[in-house]
Amino acid sequence: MAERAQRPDSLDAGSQVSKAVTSRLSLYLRELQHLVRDGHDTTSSKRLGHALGITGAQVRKDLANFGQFGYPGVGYRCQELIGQIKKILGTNRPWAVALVGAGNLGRALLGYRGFLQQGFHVAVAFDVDPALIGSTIEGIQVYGMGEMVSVIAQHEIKLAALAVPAGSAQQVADQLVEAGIHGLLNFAPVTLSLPDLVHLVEVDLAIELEQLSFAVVNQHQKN
Amino acid sequence: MAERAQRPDSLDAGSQVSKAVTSRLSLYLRELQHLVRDGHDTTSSKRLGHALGITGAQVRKDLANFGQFGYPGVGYRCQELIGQIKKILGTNRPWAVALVGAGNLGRALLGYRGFLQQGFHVAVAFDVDPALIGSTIEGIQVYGMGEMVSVIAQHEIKLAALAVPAGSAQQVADQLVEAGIHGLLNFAPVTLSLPDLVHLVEVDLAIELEQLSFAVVNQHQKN
DNA sequence: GCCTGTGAACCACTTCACAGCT
DNA sequence: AGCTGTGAAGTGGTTCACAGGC
Repeated sequence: MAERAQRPDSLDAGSQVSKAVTSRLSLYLRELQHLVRDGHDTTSSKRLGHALGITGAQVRKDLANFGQFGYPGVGYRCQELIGQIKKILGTNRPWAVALVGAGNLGRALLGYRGFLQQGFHVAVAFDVDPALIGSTIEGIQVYGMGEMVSVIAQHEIKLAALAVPAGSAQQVADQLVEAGIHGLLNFAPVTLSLPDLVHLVEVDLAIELEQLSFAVVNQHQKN
Repeated sequence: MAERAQRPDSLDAGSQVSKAVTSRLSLYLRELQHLVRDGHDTTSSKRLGHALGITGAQVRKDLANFGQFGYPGVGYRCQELIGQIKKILGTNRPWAVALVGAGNLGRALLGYRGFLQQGFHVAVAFDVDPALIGSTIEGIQVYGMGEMVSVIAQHEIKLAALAVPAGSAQQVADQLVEAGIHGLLNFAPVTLSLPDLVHLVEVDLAIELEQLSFAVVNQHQKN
């Protein structure tokens, strides 16, 4: 609120922004939320960048992809910029997420508060285990795989998190595509192949540890 | 075994290799392991790249950073290349990992098989909850935070996974540094500041979902 | 013929530096 | 004076294309 009237509603359409930019956008959002919690009203590109180890110019260039959010001589108003970034990322509205695989990792995701805070909530879960189907975990109903199409349609779910064993990941991913999912967060250590219209983000925890191991073995300086 | 005698032992030292290269190295490793499981003895840069959606030239350039592993006219011997990449990443020897925070996410990591498979195993866990301290979860002993220095020294642990709430992450990270940890895998949604000698990899699950949300809202083509 | 390894060309991202606004 | 927004310059990463080995 209290946005300047002459300020355009931004969002210069999807003029092909790189992945590097959007993941920094998420970092800016996180940092801005911390700043607000610490009582700051405004901040500068330099300050924001410094907290994340990047230059002020980088911050300004990134934001310039989507509009003009700053005030020369002042910086950025934290609350306003938070709102703008959320609008860009699409998290100004809540997202229902389907969790597939209620094993170890799946259950952790069900109970993870970090999602809720950023506008995501797990609405339903799916598993193959008959012992789980029909039960609720952390208040979330667990369905069998066969109910995927109807449940996802009924709840109008667009995003799914895939936490099943590597061996069945591709097959389950295909089912999810069939069920009309638009985006998939894959935790299984396999490279999935999906139709072009379905978006994919991969998280492989073993790979992250390997990156750490490499850095330690090669004693890289952090800068 | 059966490495060619005239082939140098590779590892052109840490001549400043980019992070993009090393994370693809992990992907090559994963794909090669799948190829072996499917009965392949050799593969080509083109095939390997195709499975991951990148060009053959990229694969060859990446590997060229570390030595000459291919055979003109033949390609790469899967088992041999697996061994070389593991040596580069440092996962040819097992790593003991300390888990800090035995909450939801922490417990999932304790039970996650994907780690073991790639040469990592959680050796010990730490938590603040008195109800957990002294117990074992998935066969892993849970210690109190105060025992960190001695336990980590005793087990000669170099890597830690941080799965504590955002509010205490920096403080716990400082303790881990104090305890002599070399690398930290951070799951808490905060940007940690660590001494230059300690390596850091950050995984923020909310951020990954935001990337997905952005892609879906802006209907980006995958290519 | 097939495939690697690699300089050269190309492209993308980051940093610089400054005009212009507050 | 302070800070944004942005063209220009610089840097780094990817792709091309081909010489050389199997």
